Amino acid sequence: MHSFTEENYIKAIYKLQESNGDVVATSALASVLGVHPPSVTDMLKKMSRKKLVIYHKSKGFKLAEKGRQVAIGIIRKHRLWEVFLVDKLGFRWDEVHDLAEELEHIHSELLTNKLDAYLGYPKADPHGDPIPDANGELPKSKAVLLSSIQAGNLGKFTGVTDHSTSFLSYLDKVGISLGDTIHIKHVEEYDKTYTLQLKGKKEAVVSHKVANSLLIIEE
Amino acid sequence: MHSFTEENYIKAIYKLQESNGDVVATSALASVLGVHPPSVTDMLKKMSRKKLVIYHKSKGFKLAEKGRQVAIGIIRKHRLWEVFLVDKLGFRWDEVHDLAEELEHIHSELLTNKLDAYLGYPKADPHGDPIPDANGELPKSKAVLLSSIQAGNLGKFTGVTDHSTSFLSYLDKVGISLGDTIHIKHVEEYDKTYTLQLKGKKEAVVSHKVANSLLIIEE
DNA sequence: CAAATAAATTAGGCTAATCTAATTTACAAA
DNA sequence: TTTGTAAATTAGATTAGCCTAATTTATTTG
Repeated sequence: MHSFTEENYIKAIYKLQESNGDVVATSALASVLGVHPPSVTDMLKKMSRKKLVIYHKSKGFKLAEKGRQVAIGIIRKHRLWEVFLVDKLGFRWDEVHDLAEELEHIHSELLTNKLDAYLGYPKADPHGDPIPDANGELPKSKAVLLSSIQAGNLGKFTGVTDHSTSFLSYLDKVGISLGDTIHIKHVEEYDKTYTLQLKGKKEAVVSHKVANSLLIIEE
Repeated sequence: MHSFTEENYIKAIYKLQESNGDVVATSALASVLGVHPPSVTDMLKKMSRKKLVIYHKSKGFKLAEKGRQVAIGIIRKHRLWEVFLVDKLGFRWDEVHDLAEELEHIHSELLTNKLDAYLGYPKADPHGDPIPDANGELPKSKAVLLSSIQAGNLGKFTGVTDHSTSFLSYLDKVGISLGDTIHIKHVEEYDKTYTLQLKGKKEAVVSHKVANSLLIIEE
């Protein structure tokens, strides 16, 4: 089994590859993990020996297939536990991230699969992120950033790219909820402020920063 | 927060105090933790500095009040997770111990209390062991060992002192389940074999070793 | 293309938790 | 009360994961 620390490295590399391209830099990984670069170099050498990453000295690295599978497994557990915490225990969607970071390291495939079944094989976590199935298949979403859509169009709000408590509770406050149909009434030329019409609800005016963190499936 | 390792030491000391009297020996603790005695001595010095144990060099040790509270908290989490695994996820009572050993180290009082509520504030885990409440109160049971009861008497089977998979699945096989009313029909003089009548069910003949691992509340 | 700068690595050390081997302490028995 | 033995502790080393300071490698720019 992999250590807690190793698993966190794997997950962080996976996420950096997803967002910042295929090859990851030592300093980038050090920064997201909150450690100093020499620690990353040390750890990468060990993980490279275990065939978890492909590492070229001084030239960046990426996950090997084995590492990718571990990453998917951790993400699956993380998101299933988030669903459990919100749907069953009544946590809010902005409270569950740190808890799921602990729970994702519980090592039991049987537990994971029973939890999945108990939750009704959910397809997405409370933030709309897709949950890999037991075979590691991760459904590809057609969602795009709200900031990429023209005024006049509409779509369904299906996910966020910012998972911070502050952002999520801001959305609660202005009344934007997962699943809402959003109609883009106007985009202000000057500062890219979005005026949105929420299906059956009031209007909301949000900044470009916000529009850039909302994922929408166009209708 | 305490480390995983520290928590395991605390829990083990608590259990040894419960079963083997108030003061624990280095070698006894080493043995249950699967480490060598010098490791225990080292760790005890650290835990003593943190006021978790009361330690007298070469003369044994016991939990300090602070350590006792930590132990109760871990036991509470362990037993609540066992209830969750059996009642909600459908695990058998002989499968849950090792998983609960991992889950008991999740550090969140809020999670623990929400889980407790979700499970309906259970008083005992799937093996009949009492669950401390949120204030650390642990209900004192009136259960006694079946082996201490005279032939002719009867009682309700409420717990086990052996939590091994082999023992628990043996009980399943012979059809002895938690909550059963057991009537002691006969105790064989020669080898202390017990002949039991299970309420509404068939008879069972069990060895003294088994009778010594069953907890009963006399009726 | 050489120099300056930024990023990565090496070198050497620290702490937590473990180990083996050697020594000391506690206690029981003669 | 001395002695023998079992238990406990000290001494010294190891591994995982981290650190700072020094050095090397890669990249950008004049």
